[in-house]
Amino acid sequence: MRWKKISDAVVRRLPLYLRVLEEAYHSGDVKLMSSQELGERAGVSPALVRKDLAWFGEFGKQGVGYEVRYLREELRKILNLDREIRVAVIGVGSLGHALVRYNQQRYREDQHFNLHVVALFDADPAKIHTRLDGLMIHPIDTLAEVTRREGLQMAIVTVPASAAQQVVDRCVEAGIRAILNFAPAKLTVPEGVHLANADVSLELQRLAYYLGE
Amino acid sequence: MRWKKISDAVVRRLPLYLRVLEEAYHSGDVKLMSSQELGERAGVSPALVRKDLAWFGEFGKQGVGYEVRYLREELRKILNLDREIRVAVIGVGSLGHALVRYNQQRYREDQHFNLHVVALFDADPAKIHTRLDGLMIHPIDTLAEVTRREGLQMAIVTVPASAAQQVVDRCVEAGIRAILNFAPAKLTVPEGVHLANADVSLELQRLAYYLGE
DNA sequence: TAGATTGTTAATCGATTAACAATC
DNA sequence: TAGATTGTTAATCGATTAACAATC
Repeated sequence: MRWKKISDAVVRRLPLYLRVLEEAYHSGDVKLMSSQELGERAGVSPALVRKDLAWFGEFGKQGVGYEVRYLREELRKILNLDREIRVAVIGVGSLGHALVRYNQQRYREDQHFNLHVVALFDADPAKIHTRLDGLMIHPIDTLAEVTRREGLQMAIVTVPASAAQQVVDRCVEAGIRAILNFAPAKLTVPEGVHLANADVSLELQRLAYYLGE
Repeated sequence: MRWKKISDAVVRRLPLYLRVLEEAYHSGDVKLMSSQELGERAGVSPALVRKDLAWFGEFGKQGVGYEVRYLREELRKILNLDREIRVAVIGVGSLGHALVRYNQQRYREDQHFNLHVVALFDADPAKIHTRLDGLMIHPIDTLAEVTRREGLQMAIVTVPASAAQQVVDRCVEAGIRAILNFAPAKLTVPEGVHLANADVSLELQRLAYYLGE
């Protein structure tokens, strides 16, 4: 690993900064950006922007700010987004399908967007070996093999909650070390594997709290 | 408001506790649960479980633990989930559609699940006034009217990033005070309106960081 | 040079954990 | 009663903010 023990709170903000920089870079008319400006656009205080970036190096110039093009490039390297990352979607119900379509559109339209869904998996025999949006749907027990063949590094899990832990275990076994889980279930992964949860029900229930205010 | 200044970190854990309690309640064979047990199942330390709950009252008995049925009921009240909450989905592309279907299934199968998508909106003239999964798709400029008529309290926004701020402004205008945004954009809402972001790209980019370890 | 802004250290704030008296 | 576990206070930990010397 390149830098030691960067806290999750810091890593979580890096994509926010990158988004602001991508926007400025592609608009073309902003060459330099201060931590003030970057923070404002990302919703983070300027001091925190500087502190976050300082974990990874010295990217700015005193009295000047950060060069948009350079900092964007560096952030892309830090986030491993400077090369294609091949992603599997496991469970192609309506949510899985929607995520595939979203990703394909994004990947097609933005040549710098390097997260690419290239393999689908499902347990339903009726779906297996058919194509969806141009991608073959594989049976889940070929996960390890397809992971190797296709160079998969990430998985998006959109299977029912009851199957989620089992699917995640298979991912881990296959060597996948970053998983985005949409199933409403508390899953466990071994040390070294990273799991993010995108549980829509949980978010809605949380929001419901504020209706009582 | 019922309790003052509960931190977001606390509110975020309440649905986790509720999920554990719902599970225990419906399984039927666990009547009591200690903070130890509840914490284990929710992925939270026992001390924090007790501290979180203590913000809202005294729900346990020393030496005994928490009565599952009672604490579940109280948490449902705290989260306003003891009555139906009527939700709009704005933007019925494939992601919006998937979320509607997911919600309808969940609402149908679990009689205690009270978040209910009851109205759809879209900007596409070809979709407006057609039905999707039994729900009429309304034009977005009828949002205020339909909100009143249908008693909408929450919105799920799945429109393109370029339209998201405008849509959110309309929601606020219509009196909706809790919004779950899926668009990859930084949105702003006035004081008193609660916005949660469910930005899939951001999560994937964040996970990509760990591929470098 | 004078003004601006970084990188970094010290101060503050808030959240989590540890500990324990109260009590079931 | 004896054992267990809560509710709560004090201690710790970590993250954010404030401040400023370095320097472009």
